[in-house]
Amino acid sequence: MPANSRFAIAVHILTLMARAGDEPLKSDEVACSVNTNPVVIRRILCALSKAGLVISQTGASGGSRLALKPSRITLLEVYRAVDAGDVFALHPQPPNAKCPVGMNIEGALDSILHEVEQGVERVLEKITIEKVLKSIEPRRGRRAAPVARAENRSVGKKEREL
Amino acid sequence: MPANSRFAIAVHILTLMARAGDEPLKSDEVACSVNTNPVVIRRILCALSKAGLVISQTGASGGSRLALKPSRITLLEVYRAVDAGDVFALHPQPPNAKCPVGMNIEGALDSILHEVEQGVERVLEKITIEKVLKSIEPRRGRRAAPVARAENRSVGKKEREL
DNA sequence: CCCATCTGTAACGATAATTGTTACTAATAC
DNA sequence: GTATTAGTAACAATTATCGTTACAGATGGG
Repeated sequence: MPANSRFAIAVHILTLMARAGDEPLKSDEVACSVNTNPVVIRRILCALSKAGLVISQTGASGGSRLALKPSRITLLEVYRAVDAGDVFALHPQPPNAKCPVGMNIEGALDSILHEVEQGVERVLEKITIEKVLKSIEPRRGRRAAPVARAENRSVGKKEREL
Repeated sequence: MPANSRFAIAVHILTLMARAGDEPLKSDEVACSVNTNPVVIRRILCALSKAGLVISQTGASGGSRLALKPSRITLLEVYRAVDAGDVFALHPQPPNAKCPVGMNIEGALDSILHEVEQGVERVLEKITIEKVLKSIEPRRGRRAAPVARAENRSVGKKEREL
């Protein structure tokens, strides 16, 4: 199963826009940084737009920009905007209702899933887009932020200069 | 992508075994409660066995039973034993290394993923199989445990009585 | 007013993981 | 020895994701 990377790409997009400030970015430009097709970007932008995190404009010299200040966008809002999927799935087929365990296990698992998701949300609500941007642009004269641990996976694809 | 339900089924299996005590359960019996094929059960049992959570025995009157007391098995161990998958995926293709954001975003996302997984683990390490079993077998005279919220999804399949 | 530009979105193929299934080997108890 | 059971390989069906092409609709500049 190719796992869902929409959350990762959404954070990438919003970080680019935080860096661009008021200037709207085109989906082509964003796609070049993310290294994917512009339609993939527009699909995610659409979700972010519905969640009120970005503002898009069609037409010539259009594009998208943040609807809020980077310090007011938490990763929890991003996580909810794109459908990132559950941490784990329940039974594909409902268990045997004639078994004392099968009868009740789904409820128990559902409750566990709920608690786990809350654990995820407690972490995500503390991280803002501003924080992500700062972590990848460490101020000169200081150590790099602990978040930035970039790998160097090259895949031999043409990459435009930005 | 069909999301991974191995964790859910593993918890189901271990709860059944906690209830069975010392008596070993056959993969056929477990499969009947989980409502799936015995091979699916054996695959997960194999992972649980490698993690030291269950003990299996081949041959006539064989089967599997818990290797530890239910109170000593946390869902975190179960989560690690079966490969439950990441909470979110990183970029399918590496981002553009020529972009200041693309250059560093993977490290930032990796760091975020790490923090999120820790949030998940903090929740799971507090829940034991014993607790799950108790939550689906509320003692008489008390209220049902808050975890049990069973639905009644019937799918018109034959279900053996256990 | 017209037209190039850009978003929004539908449609489709390739890819990849999961689950269910059959089939077989190896181990074990009676 | 023989029936029983776990372990495991192999394959099909299902399904979500991602990339891609195509096109309609909106918008701003000339």
